[in-house]
Amino acid sequence: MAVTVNDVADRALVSISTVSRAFTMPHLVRGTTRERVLQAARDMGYQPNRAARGLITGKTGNIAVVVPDIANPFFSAVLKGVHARAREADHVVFLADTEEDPRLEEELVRAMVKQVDGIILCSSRMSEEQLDRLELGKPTVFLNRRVRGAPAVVMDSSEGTREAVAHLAALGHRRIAYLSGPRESWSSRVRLAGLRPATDAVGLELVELGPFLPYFEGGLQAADLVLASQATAAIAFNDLIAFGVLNRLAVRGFHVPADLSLIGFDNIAMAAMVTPALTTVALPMAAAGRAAVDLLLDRLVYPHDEVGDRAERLLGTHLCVRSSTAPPRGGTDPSGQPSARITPRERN
Amino acid sequence: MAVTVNDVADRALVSISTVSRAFTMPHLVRGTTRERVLQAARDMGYQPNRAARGLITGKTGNIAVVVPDIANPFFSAVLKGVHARAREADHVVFLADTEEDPRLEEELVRAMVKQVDGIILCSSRMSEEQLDRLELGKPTVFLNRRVRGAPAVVMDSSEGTREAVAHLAALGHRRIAYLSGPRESWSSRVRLAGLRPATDAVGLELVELGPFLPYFEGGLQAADLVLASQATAAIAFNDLIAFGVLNRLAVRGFHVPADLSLIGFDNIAMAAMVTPALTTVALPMAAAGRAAVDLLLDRLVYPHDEVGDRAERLLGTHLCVRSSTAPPRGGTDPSGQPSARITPRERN
DNA sequence: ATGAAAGCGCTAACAG
DNA sequence: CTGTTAGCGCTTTCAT
Repeated sequence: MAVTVNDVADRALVSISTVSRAFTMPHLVRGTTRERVLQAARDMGYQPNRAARGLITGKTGNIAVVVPDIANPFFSAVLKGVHARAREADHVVFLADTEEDPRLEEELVRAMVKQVDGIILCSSRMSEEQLDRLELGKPTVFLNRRVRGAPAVVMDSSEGTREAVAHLAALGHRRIAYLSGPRESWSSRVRLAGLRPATDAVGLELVELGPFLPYFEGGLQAADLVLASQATAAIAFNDLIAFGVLNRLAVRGFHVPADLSLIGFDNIAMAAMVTPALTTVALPMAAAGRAAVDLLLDRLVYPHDEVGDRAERLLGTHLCVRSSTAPPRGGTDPSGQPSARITPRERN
Repeated sequence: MAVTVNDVADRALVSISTVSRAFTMPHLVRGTTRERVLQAARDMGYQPNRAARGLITGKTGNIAVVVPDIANPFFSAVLKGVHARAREADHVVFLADTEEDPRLEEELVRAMVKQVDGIILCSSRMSEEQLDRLELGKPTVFLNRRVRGAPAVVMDSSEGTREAVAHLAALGHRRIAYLSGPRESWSSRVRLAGLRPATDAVGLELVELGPFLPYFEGGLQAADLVLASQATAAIAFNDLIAFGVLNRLAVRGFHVPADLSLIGFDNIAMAAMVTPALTTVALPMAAAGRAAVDLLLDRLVYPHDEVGDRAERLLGTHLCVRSSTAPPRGGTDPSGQPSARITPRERN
């Protein structure tokens, strides 16, 4: 079968512990011996069996990531970050797709937990009771969710939101719409909550429309309401909704940004793939993935709860301006002082 | 630490081998005993350690999937299929993102190979020499690539292509364009190769444009060339290019499908998310993922090469018509007999 | 039907 | 510095 420590030991004419040491504590082995061992290992294509190693050390070098849906670009972007950071730390990753099903999520976690050093739960759909019941006994980091005192990575969209509002205000908009996502959506509520203070601060009028389905179809529906609302700019819950608005507006003969300035939250990281023209608040998905691994690695180094179980990484967001925004019809304000010097003037 | 067979054995007042048997060969254990063991296991939340089990059985219950880029929706769709099928077979999946780098690919495979029963290499970037050198010693399935006699899953776009051509012919088009992808792209060449016979068969004129970058930008570039080519319909290498065409056409004041019928290959599975209106040849990514796992499982059951190392799964494709196609300006043919009864008539 | 013991590949004391 | 030994959690002969 595969080549083991024994094989290498035989070939290098040393004991198996020397082989082991040559790999895990090279400084404890004489240079010439080490070289001989490593050479033998190379010759035979030996790779240590991490599973066996983990059996005794308790560290497997594996971590598990659990997502509700891999096909969702939001999560695959997170995954990308997780994988990249894990690799830097010489860890391999187990992947689980729960298909949005809490029961499946629990089952999959159970199947992996013994083989990993830690677990990253992304947007976990499990109830608190379920989580208690799991009693993982392994370091766990949540992403996009806060659970009691567990370490978590969450995205703070307030900064990006503020920037979006400032941007629209600077362009001279006076009345903007928020196209909200599902009522149950935590992030949609958070975004709206962040929006209010931002608009108040710059004296912008905010109308809330929706809730809409967070998909293309939701945007189709939203488009007509926006037009009727008299808002000259809109911030959509996500970029899918924004795409729908874009599309429906075109069908009705309206143009972005001439008739409406449009901003979306880049939930799915593909705005740039499909049209480089949509202004978005970029969500740091890959960074979040990396941060989650960092948090996990901390727990691995300081096993128990020395780290203080309140660790939380709050990731900022930023506006990424492209050509879907412009001054409203009828008034611009090049000076950046929106409230004062606007001189509405009818076009046509 | 975690609860082991020993713990369960103690609680159930049996030996550890009985506990083991109760799980792996239940029929060899008396009903009452088995019940007692399983109950104890449940009470203590015992889950067998698959790594330890694998150490002795040689079967880990894990499989590895290697992709060039998780963030690419094509691969995340494949992954979805792989994961789903693996789960049905009670296997867990290791994920590796090679970032399109053959050296990293090799390194990652090396890190995982000892912990898995088999490996699925998606669009592997490794050279044949590299693959030889690896000498995995574990069942390996290729996806989207043919390597010597190794089992592989490949997508056959010819059927979808033929359907696309037939569709356009039925609408009355006489001259269509193929917007090709990168010259090195195997799939672009294959698609073109499939296109020729299809157009010849129905007497359609085919102009090849490109190569274009397989992204939105490529489509921007392609759009103007299509218009100049006098083609009334275009088939794009992928949907990203199609999006670019769509966009550029709109900017220039042309409309789809009035001025140009457009079909893309659904490489990235998100056409429907962004605009339900793009007609595509749907690629069966999830099905390919499942098929790859099937192939792998075959090798696991019939360990050596009993299966005959020529196993290959060819997955068909189909046209998925939406509203981006229509008869060309100047002539329609409602009867579906394209060649004969077209009566060109100028519009305006 | 069940238990005792060996051993999978590896590392971690403990000697030398 | 290096070898010997024990044992991680589990399955699997081989007894009983």
